[in-house]
Amino acid sequence: MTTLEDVARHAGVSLATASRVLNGSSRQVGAMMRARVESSARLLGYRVDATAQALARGASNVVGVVIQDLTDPYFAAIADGVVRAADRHHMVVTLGTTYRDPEREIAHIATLNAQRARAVLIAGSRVADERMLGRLRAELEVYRGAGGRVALIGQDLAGTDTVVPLNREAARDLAVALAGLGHRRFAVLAGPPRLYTATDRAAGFREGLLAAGLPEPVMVPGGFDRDGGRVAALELLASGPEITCVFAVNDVMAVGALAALREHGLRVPEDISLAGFDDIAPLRDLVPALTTVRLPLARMGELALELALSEPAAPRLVPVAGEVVLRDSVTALAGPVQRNLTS
Amino acid sequence: MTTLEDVARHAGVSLATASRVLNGSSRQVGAMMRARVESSARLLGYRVDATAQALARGASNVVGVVIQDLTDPYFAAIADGVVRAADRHHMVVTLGTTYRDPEREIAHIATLNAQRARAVLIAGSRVADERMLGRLRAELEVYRGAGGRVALIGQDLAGTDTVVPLNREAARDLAVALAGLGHRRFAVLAGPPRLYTATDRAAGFREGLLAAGLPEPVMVPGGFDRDGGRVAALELLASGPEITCVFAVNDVMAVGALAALREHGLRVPEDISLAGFDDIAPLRDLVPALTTVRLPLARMGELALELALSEPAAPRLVPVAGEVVLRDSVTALAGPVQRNLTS
DNA sequence: CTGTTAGCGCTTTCAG
DNA sequence: CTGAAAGCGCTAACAG
Repeated sequence: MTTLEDVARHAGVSLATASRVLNGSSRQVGAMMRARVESSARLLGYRVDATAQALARGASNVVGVVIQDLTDPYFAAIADGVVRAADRHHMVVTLGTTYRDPEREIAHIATLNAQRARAVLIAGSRVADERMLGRLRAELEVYRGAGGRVALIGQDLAGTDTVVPLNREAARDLAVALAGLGHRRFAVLAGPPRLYTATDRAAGFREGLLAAGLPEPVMVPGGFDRDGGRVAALELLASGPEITCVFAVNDVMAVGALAALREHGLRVPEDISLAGFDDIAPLRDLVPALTTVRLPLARMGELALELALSEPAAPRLVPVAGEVVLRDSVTALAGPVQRNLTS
Repeated sequence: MTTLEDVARHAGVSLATASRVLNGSSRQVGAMMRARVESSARLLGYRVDATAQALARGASNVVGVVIQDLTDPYFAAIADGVVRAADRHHMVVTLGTTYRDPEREIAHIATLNAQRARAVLIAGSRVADERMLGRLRAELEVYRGAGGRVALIGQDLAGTDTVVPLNREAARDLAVALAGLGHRRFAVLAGPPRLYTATDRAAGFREGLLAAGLPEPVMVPGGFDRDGGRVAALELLASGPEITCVFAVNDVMAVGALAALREHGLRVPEDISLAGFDDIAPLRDLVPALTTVRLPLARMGELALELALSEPAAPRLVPVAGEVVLRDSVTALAGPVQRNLTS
């Protein structure tokens, strides 16, 4: 391995000069020396040692992102946004995956602290568990004490910069839009009762219905993934209420629900309408195309990095709106309910 | 920031002892001292500095993975496999994304070299461009010279450990299977002519057909993504050959083709059969379910890490078989061709 | 079993 | 504009 010292010696200059020309210092260096150093470096195949640099500078150019699951397109899109933003800032991204285990989340923060990561970005909604939350906060505090910056994507954790998707508001918009199409009896595949993302969406949807003067929807809790959606839909079908439209609190659950409906010989949207949330990209070619709420996932990742990298200030909350996207999986119902039409 | 020295002083022991108890040395330390050090560390909120550790040890616990696109489920699945394997080895993953730009691929390797990454894993098929290949090889050589380990996922690059998906063989199997269902006239949406993954699959498929005694398929080159598949399919439809089955060299292209076929009022599989390659997870709920070739993507990522971390040996090639998965997007054709049935 | 002491490769005052 | 030298936090001989 060629070191800076090798380069300096080869170029006949001091270590300091070599450092100044090779690794972005603001100090000026004479053209001649500069040229000599550069050619020596090239010749010897010199590569900085970022670990030594980090040690000397007391700060790395690493940003850590911790997400729940890389194979979930929702998180992949967020991570992609982070990666793009990090590239622009010439920063290196290290990726941690929790698989929804809070224990692992904490462990990753500790690791990133050890790595002296300049910032850590945490995506994925928190679960209502005070004990874990306390430990998470503590670990974050240690990291902050060491000069680390933190930004969250999802639920607010008090005292932390956060990119907040407006789940509740967007779900309400969706409900109003669906009501406007003439639907009156809804079911909500509501996901886990302690997962904020899920409960916010379900609650917002309910609010929207009530605001439109419609009755309470049938709420079916369940898992937050494809299979959770399928199982919840099967449960719903078994209980047999008269429903014209099903809202699943995320797209992958909606896909599971779609499968369940089909198993029961129901056509979407002819026999029943279906909506999701997130507008996951690989699902855009689903037939029927899924009515959903679009969240600017990649943008949210970028925002989080910008937040973390900007001057520390009073904890900021950056709200991100979702956009209702009506597609073929929902059909308009005839009838006088048209008066509920919004927009 | 609390340092090891702080801990040592607080515990009243030497730096070396503190190091030995806190950071996995094989050396033994007395129970008393150990306890003292541990409690001091906890009390002071000590966190190792991995950058200092890396510098002192001359080796980090970072593994770099460079993929083409995180939002492509193919790469996300591979990266997920790497992450899981890295977790098991207590290694940290840093992720780089090339967006199919060879220039960025090289830059990432340089960065990972600077990071003193213990290993770098590169996924994504190479393009036939000798100039770029030369530069890539050179950068890899510098990295190896510094003690770095490299493993590839995809095309062999000579002299490097590689996990090799058997694209050609699997595509051949697929062709034979489809021939066995009675199809005789095929089109291949072949992807980019210089992308090895694409050409291998197209060539293998053709071989399979010829082996089954069938005529040459219609070959339509194009992009490797969803839209490439759509455009190629439209082209195919415009040229109007009599075809009963279309093979797209990857699943996302198949999805694009499906859209194109539908635009032309063709039903799949009633009017025309369709097959893809990769068995991308988020597409499993497509209707009709896509006939495809399953590749153990996550496993391939794990394998690559194991390869890179194991004792350096003569460059190893680990072949990975693909498995033909017949689903609803392909229908059997009546007729005497049943004699071609394999399996 | 424990402590001393060189570094690891680079940055950064501080002098010149 | 250039150089000398003191660390950054930790590890790993080498002694005891």
